Amino acid sequence: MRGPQSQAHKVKRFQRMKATIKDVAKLAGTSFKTVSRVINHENTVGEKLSARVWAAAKELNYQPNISARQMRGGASFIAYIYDNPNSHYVIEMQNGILQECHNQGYELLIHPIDFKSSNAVTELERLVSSSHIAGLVLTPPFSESAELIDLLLSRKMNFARIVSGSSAPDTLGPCVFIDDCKAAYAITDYLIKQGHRRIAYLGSAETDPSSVERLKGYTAALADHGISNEETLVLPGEYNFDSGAERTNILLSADTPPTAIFACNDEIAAGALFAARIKQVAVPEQLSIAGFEDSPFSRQSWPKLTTAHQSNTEIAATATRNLVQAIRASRQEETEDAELQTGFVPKLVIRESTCQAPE
Amino acid sequence: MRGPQSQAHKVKRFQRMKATIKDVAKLAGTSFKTVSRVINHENTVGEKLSARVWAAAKELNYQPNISARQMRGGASFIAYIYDNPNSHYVIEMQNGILQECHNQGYELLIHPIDFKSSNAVTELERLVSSSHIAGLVLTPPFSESAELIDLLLSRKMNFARIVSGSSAPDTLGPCVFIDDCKAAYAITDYLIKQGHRRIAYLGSAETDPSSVERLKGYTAALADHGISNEETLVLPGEYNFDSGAERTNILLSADTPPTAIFACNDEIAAGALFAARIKQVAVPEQLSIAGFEDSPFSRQSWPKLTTAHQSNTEIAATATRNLVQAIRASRQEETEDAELQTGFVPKLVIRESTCQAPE
DNA sequence: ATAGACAATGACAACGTTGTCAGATAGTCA
DNA sequence: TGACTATCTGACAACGTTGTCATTGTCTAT
Repeated sequence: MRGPQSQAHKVKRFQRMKATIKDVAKLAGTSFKTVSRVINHENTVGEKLSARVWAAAKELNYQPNISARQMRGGASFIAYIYDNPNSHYVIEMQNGILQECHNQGYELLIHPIDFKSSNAVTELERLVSSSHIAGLVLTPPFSESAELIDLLLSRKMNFARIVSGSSAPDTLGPCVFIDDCKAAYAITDYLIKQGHRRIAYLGSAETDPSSVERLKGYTAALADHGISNEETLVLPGEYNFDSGAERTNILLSADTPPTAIFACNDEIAAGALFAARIKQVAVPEQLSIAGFEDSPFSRQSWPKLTTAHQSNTEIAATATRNLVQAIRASRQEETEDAELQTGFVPKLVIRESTCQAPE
Repeated sequence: MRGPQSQAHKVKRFQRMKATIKDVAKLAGTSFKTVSRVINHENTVGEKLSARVWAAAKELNYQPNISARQMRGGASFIAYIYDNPNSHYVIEMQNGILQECHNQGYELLIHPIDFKSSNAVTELERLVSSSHIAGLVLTPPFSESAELIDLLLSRKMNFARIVSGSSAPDTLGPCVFIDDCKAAYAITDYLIKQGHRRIAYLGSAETDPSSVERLKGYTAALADHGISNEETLVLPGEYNFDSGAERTNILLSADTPPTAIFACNDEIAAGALFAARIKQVAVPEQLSIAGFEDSPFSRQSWPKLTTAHQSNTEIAATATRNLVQAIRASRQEETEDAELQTGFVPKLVIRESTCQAPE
C-alpha cells in the first residue's frame, strides 16, 4: 500500500514553494511594494494596475505570509478565549470564528482561561501584551466582565463581544447581541397559547445576564396574557442537569404543580425531563418541558425537546467579521462609520416535549 | 510583592515592549547570536556564558518571537485537525495539545476538516504546504488514514498520531496508542464476575479500529471465562444515540435477552439506557449497561454509567510532547534514539448502571 | 509656459530571528 | 616556542512584509 515510488513523485509535484509578494510583483510587472498596497486595500494604486495585481495574485494563489506581516508590526492573529463547561457551545463558536478568520486572512489563537481563577486577568494581560494579537473575540462570561473590558480598552486592544441583550450594552466597539428576551417571550407565548397557565421558569444565577434576559421575556409574555406572576414558579439555580432535576422535583412535589416548565437551557431541561420520568409524570401529556439552546441533547432525548435555536457558528462569524472591520478601521485611523453592532434572535423550535395543557 | 525597587523598575520598563533577543544579549554581555544558540539548546556555548544567558532571559521574561523564527525557516506552529462530531472529545484533546504547545514554546493552529469530504486531502495539503507548520497532531479518523499518513511522510512533515491499539501500528514517528482492547477486557471481565453470562456488544462500524479493538477485548474476556461467543449478541452500528437505542430494542425483544450490554461508547450507552426505559426494563436490576468514554453524560444520566475513563487531555499532551521531541530531532538531523511511542490504558469506572446479574 | 499641488509608484530600511562563515581563544603536539 | 586543532563566539545576510521617504508623472492655476 505504501508504494515508495509514487511517494517520490508526490514530493516533486507538491513541493512548489509558496508564492511571495515578489513573485506576484514580477508577474504583474510592478514593484513588490505596489502589490503590498493593493493587497492591503490602500486606495492609492491606479485601477488598471490594481486589477493586474489582483489577477497575478489569484493566479499564483498568493497568500500573504502572516509571520512576515506580524514582524513588521501588524498583528495578524485573532484570539478566542473561552471558559465554558459546555463543549458544544465552545466548538460551535470556535468554528464560526475560525471560518471568518480564514476568510479575512487572519489566523486564530485559542486560549482557554479559567474565568474564576485569580490570575485570569494576568493571563489575559500577558496574552494581550504578547503583541501577536490584533483583536479578541469575547463570549460570556468574559464579554460581560467590566474589569476585562476596561483592561482591553486601556490597552487600546480591539475586541468583539457576544452578549445577551436586546441591544448592545454600549458603543465601545463591535458587538453581537442575542435577544434572549424576545426568544423567551416566544417560548412562553407559545406555551400559553397551548393552554398552559402555570408555567415554571428554571433559570441560572440571578445575576447572570442571559438568565435575566430570558426571565424578562417570560415575565412579559405572562403579563401580556394577563397571567399573574407566581413567585413559587420561578426558581433560580445553575445551568446544569442536577440543578434542573432538583428543582423539578420540588415543583412536582407541590400541591398544584405547573403544567409546563420553561428551562433556561437544555441541560436544565434534561434534568427536568429526567426528574419527571422518575416521578412517573408523562412528558408532554402531563407536563410540557421547553429548553433553550438546541444542543445535540435536545434531538437525542425522548421526547425531543422544544427549544430555542441560535446558530452559534453564524453569530461567532458575524462577531469576527465585525472585529476585523474594526481592526482595519483602527489601523487606518479613519472614522469608523460602519455599524458594527448586530443583533440575533433565537428561533422557537417546536418538537415533542410540549403539547396542549391537560384538560 | 515584586521585590526591590530596581526590579520593579526593570519589570515596568520591559513589560511595555516585549524583550527581544538583543535585550537579553545586552544584559548577558554577549552577542545576540550566542543567545540564540543558548535558547535553542545548541551545545556549542560554554557553560558559564550559557548560565549567564539563561539568567538574563529569565530576568527579562524573554520569549522568542514566533513570527521572526517562523520567517527564518523554522516553523513554530503545530496544527490540530479535527473532524469529530463529539465536541467534548475535541475540546479535551485540544486543551491537552494546547497546554503542551505552550509549555514547549509552540503555538497551536486548529483546523476543522471534513474527513469524508472529497477535498479533505487537498485542504490538508494546503495546510501542510503553507510552511507555517512544524508538525501535526492527528486523532482518529485522520490518524488511521493511510492516504493522509502517506501524504505527510512524502512531505517529510512531522506528525504524532493518537490511535487505538495495544501497540503502535508502525514505527513511523511518534504515536500514542490507547489500549482499548485491555480496557474492554476489564469491563467484560467485571460484568462476567457480576454473574452475567449473556453480554451484548454494541460496537460501531466493523472497520472502525477502536471498535475492533474493543470487540477483541470483549471476545477475549468471554473466552477466558469459557463463555461461548453468541453471534446474535454482537451488533455493529454507529457511535450514536439512535443506533444504540435501536439495537437495544432489538436485543430486548429477543426470546432470551441479554442481562448486560457493553456499549462501545457513552452515546450508544445513552441510547441503550433510553430504550430500556421505554421497554420498562429496570437498569441495572434487570439489565446492566456499561459505556465507554466517561463523557459528561455518563455522570448526568440516571443511573450513572459504568464506563471506561481515559484522560484525553493527558493523552493529547503526551502526543504533543512526543511530537515536539520528534520535531527537534528532525531539525538537528540527530539519531532519534528517544522512544516516542507511548501507551495508555483506559480505566474501568464502576458506577450505578451495572450490578449483579438477576438470579 | 511654468510653478505648484497632488496622485501614483518605487527604493530602501526595518522588524527579530537563525544559518553561514570567519575570527578568536585555548589546548595539544612536534 | 610555533603551528595546528578544537572549541567557542561574533559579524552579517536573509526570510517576507510594511512604513518612510523620494521620485516620477499629471493636472490646475497663474
